[in-house]
Amino acid sequence: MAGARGLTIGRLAQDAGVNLETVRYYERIGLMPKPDRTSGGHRSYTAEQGRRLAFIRRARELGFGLDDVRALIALAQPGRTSCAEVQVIAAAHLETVRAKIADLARLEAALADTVDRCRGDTAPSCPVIEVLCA
Amino acid sequence: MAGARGLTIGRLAQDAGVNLETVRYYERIGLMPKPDRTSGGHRSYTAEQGRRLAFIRRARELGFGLDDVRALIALAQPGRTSCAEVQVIAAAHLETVRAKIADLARLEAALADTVDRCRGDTAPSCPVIEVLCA
DNA sequence: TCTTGAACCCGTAGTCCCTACAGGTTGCAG
DNA sequence: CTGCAACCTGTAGGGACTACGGGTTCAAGA
Repeated sequence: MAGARGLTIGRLAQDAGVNLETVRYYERIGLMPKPDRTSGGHRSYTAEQGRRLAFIRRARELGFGLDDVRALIALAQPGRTSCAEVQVIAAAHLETVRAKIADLARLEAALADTVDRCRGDTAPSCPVIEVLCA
Repeated sequence: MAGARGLTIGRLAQDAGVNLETVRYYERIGLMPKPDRTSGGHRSYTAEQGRRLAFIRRARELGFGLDDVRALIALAQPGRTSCAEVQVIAAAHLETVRAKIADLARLEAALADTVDRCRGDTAPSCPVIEVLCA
């Protein structure tokens, strides 16, 4: 039992659905811990470290920035979780997402409106260009 | 009449609502032409160049990438405008914007759902963390 | 005419989050 | 023991700026 060899970086990355180079990047910036090494210098990960990478990936999928992820990891430590603190981060992020959606929706409306007026022919005048020159 | 002095970079930037350093950046990457210089080396712009910067800024506001902007500028030259070619660029961009909105909307739903379940108190368990650990 | 100080100059580095190389070494199956 | 996939390190690139530092020029007021 004691000799259970760890996971390779490739395995870890694949399991979490993360690019292998990204894992090394996370290590460089201190988001992932420095793993043990084999005698030859290859990284060897524990299952716990695999869960951490998966956590990061899910947080990234929800659009959290790496600084937020760092904070969330700290708050996810057993015994340290405070729903109130987590909520502050998540709610702020939600606001950011909503603001982005609103921005893009305005953009979409303006663009769609202009493109609709395009006849799409070889005419030398074009509503899109006119909007830009206005 | 002949001596009408040009616009300073600061004036140009302010008129277009663009950061001054951004104008120099646009020059470096060839999006803005190299302007005349005063005897002391300061940039001196024409009104035409001011219109170009404003064009760029409006295109950026509509979310076009710099490569798209470059293409649109080429198509905006008098006599070269082809509504069909412009439409290809604008329609592709519109698709990108719509895809981003759809992505963010999914995100927003997932986040809002989770945050709603937060009691926001000092409880040691938190729905957000649980989702991330799942 | 001189002096101030705002505006300009240039080049480089930092932001965010990876991704992709290049050129070498290790691990393991056959 | 050979071959080759997987790993190693370090560095550069991407998009679109933004910010800095240390120097120079311009224009207006005294």
